[in-house]
Order: sequence, then structure tokens, then C-alpha cells
Amino acid sequence: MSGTRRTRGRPRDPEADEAIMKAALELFVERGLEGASIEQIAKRAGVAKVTVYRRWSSKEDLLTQAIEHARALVPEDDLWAEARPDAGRLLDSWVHTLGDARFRAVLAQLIGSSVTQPALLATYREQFIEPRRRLILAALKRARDGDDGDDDLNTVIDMVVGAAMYRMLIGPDDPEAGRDYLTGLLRQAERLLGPP
Amino acid sequence: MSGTRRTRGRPRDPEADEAIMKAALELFVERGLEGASIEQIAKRAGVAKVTVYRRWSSKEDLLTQAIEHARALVPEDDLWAEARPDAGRLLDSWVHTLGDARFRAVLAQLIGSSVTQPALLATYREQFIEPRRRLILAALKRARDGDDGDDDLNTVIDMVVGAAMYRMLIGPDDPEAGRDYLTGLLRQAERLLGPP
Amino acid sequence: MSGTRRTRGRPRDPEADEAIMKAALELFVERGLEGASIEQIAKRAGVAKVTVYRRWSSKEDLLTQAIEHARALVPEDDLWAEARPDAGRLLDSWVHTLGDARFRAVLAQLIGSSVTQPALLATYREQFIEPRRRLILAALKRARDGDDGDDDLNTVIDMVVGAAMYRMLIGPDDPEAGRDYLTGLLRQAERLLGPP
Amino acid sequence: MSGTRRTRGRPRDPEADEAIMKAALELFVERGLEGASIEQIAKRAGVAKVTVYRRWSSKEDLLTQAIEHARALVPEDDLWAEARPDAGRLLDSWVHTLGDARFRAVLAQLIGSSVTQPALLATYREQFIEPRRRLILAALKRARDGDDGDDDLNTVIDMVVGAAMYRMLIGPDDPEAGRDYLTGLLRQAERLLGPP
DNA sequence: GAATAAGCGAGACGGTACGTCCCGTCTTAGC
DNA sequence: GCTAAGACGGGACGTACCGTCTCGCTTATTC
Repeated sequence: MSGTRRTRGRPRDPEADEAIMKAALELFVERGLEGASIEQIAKRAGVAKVTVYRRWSSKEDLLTQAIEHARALVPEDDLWAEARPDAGRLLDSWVHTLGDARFRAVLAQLIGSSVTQPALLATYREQFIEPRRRLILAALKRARDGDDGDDDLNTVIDMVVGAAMYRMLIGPDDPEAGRDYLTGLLRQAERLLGPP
Repeated sequence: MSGTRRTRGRPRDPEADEAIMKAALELFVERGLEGASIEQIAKRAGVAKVTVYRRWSSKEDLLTQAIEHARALVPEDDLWAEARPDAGRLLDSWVHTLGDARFRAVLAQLIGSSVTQPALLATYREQFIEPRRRLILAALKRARDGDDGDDDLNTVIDMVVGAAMYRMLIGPDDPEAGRDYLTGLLRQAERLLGPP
Repeated sequence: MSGTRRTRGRPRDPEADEAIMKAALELFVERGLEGASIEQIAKRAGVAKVTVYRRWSSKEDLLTQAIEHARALVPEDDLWAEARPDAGRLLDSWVHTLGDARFRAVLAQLIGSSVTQPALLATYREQFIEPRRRLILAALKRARDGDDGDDDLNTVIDMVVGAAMYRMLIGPDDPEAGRDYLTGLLRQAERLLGPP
Repeated sequence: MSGTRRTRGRPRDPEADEAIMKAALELFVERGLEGASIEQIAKRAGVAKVTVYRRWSSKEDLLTQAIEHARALVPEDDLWAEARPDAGRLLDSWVHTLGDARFRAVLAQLIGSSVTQPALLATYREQFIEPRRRLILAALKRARDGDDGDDDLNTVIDMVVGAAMYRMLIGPDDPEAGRDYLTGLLRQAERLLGPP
């Protein structure tokens, strides 16, 4: 009755997919693109190497899918999915994310690997970053009645997000990049968004 | 006065140092931290592996020093070393740097490798980035007579530099991050630096 | 009856064994014990180094087995395996062997390496030399009805074989050690085996 | 006044020659041609590597000369230099030499190295072996009044010397190759030298 | 119920890099 | 000009992983 015909032979173990993607993401975060070898991924997932290769043609494919898969598991995403989310809670969420070492590790690894493998970072940007930017842009346009061009608003977003990421990725390791710093950024942004 | 006694035996070949650091930096840019193996560095430099190991105890030491060394070779640095450099030329220099794929590759790799090896990025920050920031900060303070706190000025610098780097490292690959984009950033910065 | 369970995983490639032992023997003959490095053996056999190390724990083990293996491939051995081989054909075989540069090289290398590594020569002696000596001894005893002690017969064999090898290994390089020389040796041996 | 003009600069240390040749010979005996590296020879002689290379152009040159040099130091040689040495004492000498592990090691290494480097063994043969053979041949001819050809006598010498060396170099390691064995060989030789 | 087919763990395969050691050559300072 | 010291390019060492491959076994579908 169901549309999808079952294939012949032994079916794939669905738990393996889960375990492999989990292990892949963990290793990528911990040791980067090179450190996340199929060998290690298979070992950590408790799976034979062929089992990985049968499902994904390359490490990059696997990681891309693992990133997409992981996104669906993050409950916080729901907040960003709301049409008009609460600004305070978004700030909290943003502070929380930026302070998370795991997040920093993922993003740093993605940027590093983008030199030889741009697809991963592109996936991440489209999956995580762009939706959030679009949400913020829409909120700003609502607040401003659209009297500024998108370009200017986008530049302001770039400045806020860019400063935060710059601080997190490159800036000195002082733990200053917390709520106070973000609040300062937003205060400056308000001036840019106010009347000239 | 000198007092430093020359050591016995054949002195180390200074050309080898040069060749090794050059090869190391090239490979790091091309293939990242893992791809820059001592084996390949030595081969490209036309040097025996021991010759590398004699001078540097680890790949990270080598790369750190290679980055420091490379900085001294960049003539453009002179511009930034001037007490009161010309703003237009600085902007040109900045545009040129941000548009350079090599620069992007180095910085991206450094950020990626900072997860497991923070020293490299720290060296780069202290050698390249901080001096430029200090110069800009001083210029801004001169212009503003110091009526703003350092924190605010630093935040503005973060926003400009951060936005530029964000665009270069993460942002969509459109080649928009050129002179026009930077000019837009600076225009916004002027507003932040003007009277509230 | 067999009981030997096949082990799991991919079985070892029997052609690799063959190629490795062949390459090892060739290199040993050409360049001696030291020249026959695992690195070169693997390269010549078209095989990865691990593949060698998986099978043999040391170079000496490998060469010992290679010598044993090579013996089984020499068809001439069949002649010596016959119960009552034809004396003329044995002489031909002996002349042929002594004139073979390869044979001289193997034996010379084995003797040289026996100083630091006696096992190789011992294997060779037991595999090649002793069987032939036993065969000759048996033939002599048949001919003489056993009225001499083994010691005397063995001494005569020593004298014939020893003279031939001495000529081949140490003696001046004149190509005299051919059929005439061996025939002369055997004529002298007949006198020793005849009535006193 | 004297004919030989002293050259300029510091004269070579004559003790160095001695020490180097001694060390070279020792290492050759202990570890063979490959093991007797200039590095090790210099270290054991307590001398810099250049000091060795300045005097000899190659390892083989050095060893050849070391062998020649060593011969002059062996007092036993005087016995063989006598016109009509005492047969009993010669036998003693022979037994002593064949039983000496050092002698075996030298000869075995020389034979092994002759595959790639025949000069060493040739020197040894001409310096040590041939003179002794000539002496024995002369003695036999004196005793026999020359009624046999040289060839036959040489063959008998080959058989005795060959058997002894075969036993020492290849034969089973039983310590049988002592005085009794040699005496047996000589007894057999007497039969060959007697009337047909 | 037997045949077929695909998934699975295990492990061998060729290849590359590791960091160390030693080789013979070279290039310096010091006597 | 000799000496000791030590750097040089080259190459082998034995180990560890890499991604690919090839086994025997297991599990499911199909005939």
C-alpha cells in the first residue's frame, strides 16, 4: 500500500546513520576536517568503515548532512522560527550561542576547511546564518517602515554580527564577548538606525 | 661588546631557513595545517628532514616563526608603521588586502587551526592585527580629542573590521566586498563617531 | 578433519608472498644483507612496507624463508632427490651450479652475513648442502660395502666439495674451475676411495 | 739538507694512521663491510671523520691497507717466511689460525664483500694465502723430486686447504675442525702424494 | 523452503607521513 | 694545514593511519 517499495536484501540499520552522523560531527568539532577521518568516525560510531562509505560518497557529504541533521535537533531553533520572536529572548539566545565553545569550534573549523572545501561552510551559512539574518532584517524593516534601503540595513547587520564573530573567532581570548559587549554593539546599532 | 662566541662546526645555512619558512607558509596556505607536513615542507624547500627538525621542534613553532618572518617581508607594512599615515592609502591597502585570496586563505586556516592550536592565530593577531588596530585607535583619538572612552572607539573598530572580515570569511561569495562596501562601512562609522 | 577455521576479514594475497620473497632474494644476491632493506624489497615487489611487516617479523626471517621457498622452485633438485641418481648427470649439475654467478653470490653473501647472523647460512646448509652430502655418502657406502668408517668418507667428501668451493669462493678468478678441474678432483678422490 | 722537504703547515699525526687502521679492521671483523662505516671507524679511533677521508679516498682503500698493515704486525708470519719451516710447527700454526674466531670472521666478511667489492679479498689472497701456498708447494716439490706436475700438487693443496676452510666457513658449527680433523686431512693427502 | 541480494564486521591492501638515526660530504673556528 | 665540531642532503628504519578492497557471515526479500 505504501508508495515506497522495500528494496531487496538486508535493510540498512537505521541506528547506524544516527551514530555515524553524531560521531562525525563530534570529531569535526574536536579535531577539524582532517581529524574527522572515516576511520575515526567509524570507530567512534562502532561501525565498520564500509558501512560509512556505503552511505556517503565522501567525508564532506557526510559532514554536510550531519550539520543539517544536527540543526533539526536543536530546540532553540524554534525561537528563531517564530514570526515575531521576542527581542530579549533572541538576545539571550545569541549570547548563549556565542559563549558556547562548541559553536566557536564548529564555525572556526568550517571557515578553515572552506579554503579547500567551500561547500560545508556554504551549507552552514544557508542553514543557520541566513535564516537568522532574514528574520532580523524583516524585523528591522517593520520597525523602520522601510525608509532605508536593504543595503544599509544589511550593512548594519554585518557590523553587529561581524563584530561579534570577529571578537569570538579572532579577538583576544578575554571573556568580554558576553552580554555587556553585545549590548554595547546594539546600542551603537540603534544610533545607526535612528534618524541621521 | 658583542660577546656572543661563534659556535664551532659548520654554521647553519641561512638560505635553508628562508626556503623552509617559505615552503611551510605556502603549504599551510594551500593545504592547511595538516597538509603542511614536514615531509612535504622539506621536499618543497629542497632540504633534508633533519634540517627542519634541527631548527624547529614542531610544525607549529615553524609556522609561527614563518608567519612572523613573512610579515617583515611585506613592504606594505611600512605604510602602517608611519605615525600619521594617509587615510586614503590605508583604505587602498585594506581593500587590496581583503581582496587577496592568499590573505583570506591564511586567515581562514589560522582560524580553523586555532581550535586545536591557538598559538598560531594568537601570533598572527599580535603581529598583524593589533598593531593596525592601535594605529587606527590612535588616529581616532586624535581626531576626537578623546571625549569618548576607548571602549566605544574599540567597539566601532570592531564593527568596521568585523563586518569586513565577516563578509570575507563567511559571507556569500559575491565579490561585493570591494571598495564600495568598505566605503559604506566607513560612512556608517562616521555617523557613530560624530556627535550623538 | 580440517578443523582450521578460515579467519575473518580479507585473506592475505598469496601473490604478495611470492613477489616479496623473490624481491628479497634478488636484492640479497645483488647487494648483500644490508643492501636488502625492507624499503627496497617492498618497492621492488610492488608492495607496501606494512605488507612485508605483517608477514615477517624481521629481515632475517624473510630471507630464511625466501631461501627455503626458492629451493622448492629449482627443478634441478629433483635429480638429487632420486634414490640412485646418475653420476654423470650429477656431475653436470654440479659443474653448472658452481659456474653460476648467482650461486656464488648467494653463498658468498651467506658466509659473510653468518658472522652477525648465522641462521641464514645454517638454513641454507640444511636445505641445500646437507641433503646432497647425505646422498653422496650413501652412494659411496653402497659402492664400498661400508668397510670404511663414515668419518673417512666424510673427509673425502669434504676434500672434494671443499676444494671446489674454495676455488669458487676464494681462488683466483681464472675460469679454470670448470669440468676439467672437477674431473681432476674426482680422479684424486677415486684414489682415496680405492684400496690403500 | 735532507732530501724530503717537509711540507708546510701542521704535520699529520702518525698515531692517527695506526688508530684508524686498527679501528677499521676491528669493525670490519665485528660488523662487516657495511658496519665498518667511516663514522664508526672515526669514532672508535678517536678521530674526526675528515681525518680519515683526508688519508684514504674510500672505505675499501682503507681496509685494503689495513689488512696489509695488519699482516706486518703478526709475528707468526715469520714462521712462514722461513725457507724450510718445521712441518710440525706449521701445523700448529694452521690449527691455531683455523680455530681463531677472528680469522673466521675476517675471511667470511671478505668473501661476502667480494660480491660487490672483489679487491679486498684479492688483496687478502695475495698477501696471506698465496705466499703460504707457494711455500707448501715448494716443500712438496722438494719432497717428491718434481715427478708430479704442479697441477696435481696444487689440486692436493686445494683439497686440504679447501676442506679445512669449507669446514670452518660453512660446515656445521661443531668444534671438530681441530687438530684431529686436520691430521686426518693430512693423512689422506699423504696417500695422494704417495705412489699411485 | 531455497535462492538471491544487500548489509555488516574484520582485516589486508598500496600509499604517505611520522620522528629518529646514520651515512659520506661539506664548511666553519681554533690550534 | 691539521684538527674537532657539526650542519648538509639522502635514505632506511618501524609505526600509525588513510581510503579502498575483499572476505565470511547475517538478514531480509523473492520465487
